[in-house]
Amino acid sequence: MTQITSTAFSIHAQAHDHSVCLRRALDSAQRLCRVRGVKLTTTRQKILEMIWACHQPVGAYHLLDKLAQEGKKATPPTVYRALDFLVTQGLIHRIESLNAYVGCPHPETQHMSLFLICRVCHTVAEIHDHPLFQRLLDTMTENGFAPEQQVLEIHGLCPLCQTGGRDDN
Amino acid sequence: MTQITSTAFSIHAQAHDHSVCLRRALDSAQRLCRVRGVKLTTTRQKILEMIWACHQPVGAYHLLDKLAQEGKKATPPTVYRALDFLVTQGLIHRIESLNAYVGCPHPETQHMSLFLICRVCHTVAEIHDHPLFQRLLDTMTENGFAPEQQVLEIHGLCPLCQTGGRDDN
DNA sequence: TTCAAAACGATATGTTATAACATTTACATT
DNA sequence: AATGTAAATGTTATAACATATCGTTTTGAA
Repeated sequence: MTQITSTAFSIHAQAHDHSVCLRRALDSAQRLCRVRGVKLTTTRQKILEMIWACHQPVGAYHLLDKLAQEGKKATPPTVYRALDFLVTQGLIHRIESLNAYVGCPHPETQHMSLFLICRVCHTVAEIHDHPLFQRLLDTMTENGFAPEQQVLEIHGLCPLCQTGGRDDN
Repeated sequence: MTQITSTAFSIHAQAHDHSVCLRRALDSAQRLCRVRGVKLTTTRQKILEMIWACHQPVGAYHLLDKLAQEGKKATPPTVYRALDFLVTQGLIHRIESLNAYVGCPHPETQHMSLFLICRVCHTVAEIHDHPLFQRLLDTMTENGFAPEQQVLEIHGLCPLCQTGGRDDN
């Protein structure tokens, strides 16, 4: 019923080669942009890479710093424009309650998402629970509300961090 | 099943004397603070009043400006401290996706809330749909996640603004 | 009355985001 | 190759949101 994605806790619990995630995300992005006739420029791809490499929600200014470290000078608008592009194309999600961004593990199709965000290790699980979403939509309909954007973010402790299995960063 | 609060659209649709809401909110706040042994100081009450008077999500700097207009000079920490107090006491809610605050219509008890936020008129409806919330909690349990804070905010069009019954501010 | 905690004030700074406008690039057309 | 033009990027400045720090005042209990 509840479909969780490749960023879900169960996967994180296992050792996994994150470079595989990164490569797959880049491949998807390149393919999708080609198909859609939009350009995955150097800056955009670089920022997408950095977001996937972090494997945690990343803020715009953190990305700016990392670009600077690599000798690529950039200014806030550059980063924000790239982020806007990536969000629009569904390649990343913005976490409103953190002012930060995470990679989307399945950018092929638009979708509603529920994010479970660990306060300790900052892992984000992206959940797709369609019955839950349907119930949400029903509630909105009952209230005559026409939804356009959903912000569904739960902060708490992931399974590992509950058991003391992982320290704060 | 779905309980909506006094800020809900159905109420807004009717003409209603908002000064009544304000007075009731202030009475509640004074009573609750007395009972709890915490102090609703002048600044805190003033800010609570301004939030209720706006009847929309209000940002911290908007409150600062309004204080200045009334000749009451204040600095950001003053406002943020008051906001923290009011949030802690459950007298207001913070809307994460707007960096703004709204009055809570039933501050007596803690509760999970779903906010429906109109893009056009900025009205916020606070929804308490317990079956929906239970479903959410179940989903988190299934994923072994221990929730601590919920951010459930839907942006869209309220009934009035869908029908062209109201212009953008 | 005195003490300690809570609240407040003031300055500075940190953090996130966008406005406004100039320039460059990619690429199709002539 | 020259030109048009739309998309992307660069540049500067600033808006908007939030907190750290530290000193002072208020308040209420011992």
